[in-house]
Amino acid sequence: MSGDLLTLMQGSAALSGLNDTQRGAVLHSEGPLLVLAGAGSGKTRVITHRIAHLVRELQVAPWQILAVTFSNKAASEMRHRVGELLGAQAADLWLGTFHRTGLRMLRSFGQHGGLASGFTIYDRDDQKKMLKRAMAALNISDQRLKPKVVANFIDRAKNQLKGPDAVTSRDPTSALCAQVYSRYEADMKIAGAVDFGDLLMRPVQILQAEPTLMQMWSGRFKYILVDEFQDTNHAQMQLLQLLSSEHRNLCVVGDDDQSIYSWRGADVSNILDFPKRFEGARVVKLERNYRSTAQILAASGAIVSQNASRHAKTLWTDQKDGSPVHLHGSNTDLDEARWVVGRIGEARVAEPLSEMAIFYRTNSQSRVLEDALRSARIPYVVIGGLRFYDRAEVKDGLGYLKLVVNPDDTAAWLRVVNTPRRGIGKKLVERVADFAAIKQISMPEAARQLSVVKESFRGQKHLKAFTELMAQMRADVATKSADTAGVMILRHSGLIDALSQDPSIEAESRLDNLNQLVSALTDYTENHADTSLGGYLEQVSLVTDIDKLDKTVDAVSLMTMHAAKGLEFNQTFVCGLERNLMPHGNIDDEAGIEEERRLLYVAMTRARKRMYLTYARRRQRFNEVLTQTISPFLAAIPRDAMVRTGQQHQGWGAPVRGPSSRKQAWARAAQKEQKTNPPRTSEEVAIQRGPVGPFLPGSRARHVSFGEGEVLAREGHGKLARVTIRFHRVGVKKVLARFLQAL
DNA sequence: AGTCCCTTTCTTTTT
DNA sequence: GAAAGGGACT
Ligand SMILES: Nc1ncnc2c1ncn2[C@@H]1O[C@H](COP(=O)(O)OP(=O)(O)OP(=O)(O)O)[C@@H](O)[C@H]1O
Repeated sequence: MSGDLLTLMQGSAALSGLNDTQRGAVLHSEGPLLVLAGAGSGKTRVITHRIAHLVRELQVAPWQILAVTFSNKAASEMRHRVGELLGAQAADLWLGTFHRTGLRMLRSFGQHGGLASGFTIYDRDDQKKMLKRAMAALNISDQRLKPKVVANFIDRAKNQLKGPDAVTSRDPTSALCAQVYSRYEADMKIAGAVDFGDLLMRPVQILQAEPTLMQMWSGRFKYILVDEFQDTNHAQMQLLQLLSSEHRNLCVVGDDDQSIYSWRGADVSNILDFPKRFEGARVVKLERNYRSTAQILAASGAIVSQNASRHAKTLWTDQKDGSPVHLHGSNTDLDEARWVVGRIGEARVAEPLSEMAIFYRTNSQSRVLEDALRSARIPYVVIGGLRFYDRAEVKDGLGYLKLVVNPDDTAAWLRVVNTPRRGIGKKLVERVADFAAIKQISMPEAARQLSVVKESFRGQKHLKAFTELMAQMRADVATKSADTAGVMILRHSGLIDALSQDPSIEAESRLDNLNQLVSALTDYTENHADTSLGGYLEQVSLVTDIDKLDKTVDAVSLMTMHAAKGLEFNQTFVCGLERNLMPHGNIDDEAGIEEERRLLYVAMTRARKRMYLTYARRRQRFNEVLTQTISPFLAAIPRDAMVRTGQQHQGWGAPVRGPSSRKQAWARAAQKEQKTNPPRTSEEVAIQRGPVGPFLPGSRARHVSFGEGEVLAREGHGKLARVTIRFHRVGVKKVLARFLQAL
């Protein structure tokens, strides 16, 4: 095929599969553009096609285009889609989350803001460690002021572009927070670390302070495109304004009805006031929904219409022949889970499991659902919740890697200095902390200096041994790639030895997780140009769990309603629709209630064909049983769009903000009785406990629900590896290693 | 001084 | 149902 013809075909591909309004947005040439439209109206498609159009037709270099998504998963999906339209050129786009974009900028010019060149990114956990230290140094009790509260305070400040000196402290608590904030920033600098908020605030601050940099970056991107714009915060908005100030080609896309992150600093007025802020902005509204049936649209639209402060919006579909939304009430959360799993069991005959998803308000709700799915032997993936990288032993392992890469990483030092036990307890750590504070140095550096001071003290030998261990590791792996370095470090850390000697069951699975960490390192080294340990750690600190979502694997997806944003499935189950859970019980103002409605709206608009809404009369939480009533939101759903089954208890139509009903652990015993699941087969137990096989092509394996087959291929490692198998009964399928047993 | 074990607390959502 | 914190034990 000639190059011209190929170009022509790909060029028209950028405009095909769009309606006239979408095409108008794609073709829009210069100046700011806002696409404001409801769920499933093809906003994301506009972005993808617009990028293709810019490169193909307007000959814009891919590296002059910045596209921002809300998750890494959304970014890789978009890169894939754009790749289909553009080919290899898609690789040169600046495409990622705001945080990744900010990081890329800081790696390029962070030293202008006084950042160490190899700075480390701290997660919430590291951040809390630093805050506790800072508070201890300031003599602020962590009972009086919870580190979590301070962390939120600092995060909000950074999202508002406010450094420690800029925060206003009206009440005593925020005054204390501000005090801790200052100290924390100093400690972070010494540790050579930044937090998530810094990835947004610092680039803006540096650009504003450095005219030469500003001049470079304000014209660096000819075109900027932003998805899910309704959930951007002030810092992100400011960054966009700086980066688009020369060319003014800023295209943002979003739906104010889907703004669900105000608690994280997102400001819906960014989208609502966009035309005011960017004079001459063109506004495009998409009104046709391509995703869902009329019933799903009617039900979800009815919910969000209840919001008094809502801006009305049209959304229509011609898919009028769908099934009604199915609302089902159960006695207990266990019954609810079993009912959902029952429906999935029926549906899987006609639908792949990967086209089904279960949504819930809080991560803790996943447990009963997981149990029920396991009993029914239905493969599933939980997105979010406890990430692999959040597991204690994995964090320990990573801690060693981090401390090798950044010798001043105080949070990592605190994590691993006495894991495994090496006689460096609280008192010794305090001593190091005091010394570090006096000398204005990091804790690892303080430990190094203390370990060789003349006047000896109790434990100095231990400190010296640890310091030397780390120095040795650093020297050993200096030039090694991430996988080799990782294996060496983990081996010398003593973590593996300690776990091997521990006879408990948990130790075994912890060891397994460390092995998976090694696999992840290998995976990384094989698939990235930058094979350094630092590169790996950077990647880890920014990945989210949503990356686990892989529709080619045959498994049901479980996730929170928040994580569901932007996704779509043929069938969805929205669970736990009860007062105090949806809307959540901690919410006490009308704005909060409206955000909960929007959250439910987001969850309900994910389904293409069928949607189930469920609730339970009793729900276990910690060790008490709550008596629940149906979510007051549901009364808004038109009767003709819905069928109801199961428990029809009172509460229907009750006011949205009512009292909570809770009973202490009255029927704990009875509940226990019910909680005992049907006995598992020995086979299933074997599969859950047994070693995860290597599943090499040609070997044989048995799957929980598909039976035996021959392995054709494998991607990834460990329990989360995706294995393609030709099953005797059901043919070729891609499944998770977690549900497989090697034969 | 360090470790072990028991109690308490957490759960709203996350880049 | 886990992880962190507090108190007793070595
Ligand atoms: N012009 C079109 N013709 C047919 N299908 C379309 C068209 N535009 C989009 N779609 C399909 O409609 C669905 C929703 O599109 P998309 O994800 O772009 O919507 P969205 O507005 O970003 O949704 P949300 O706000 O809910 O995330 C997708 O399955 C997409 O393939």
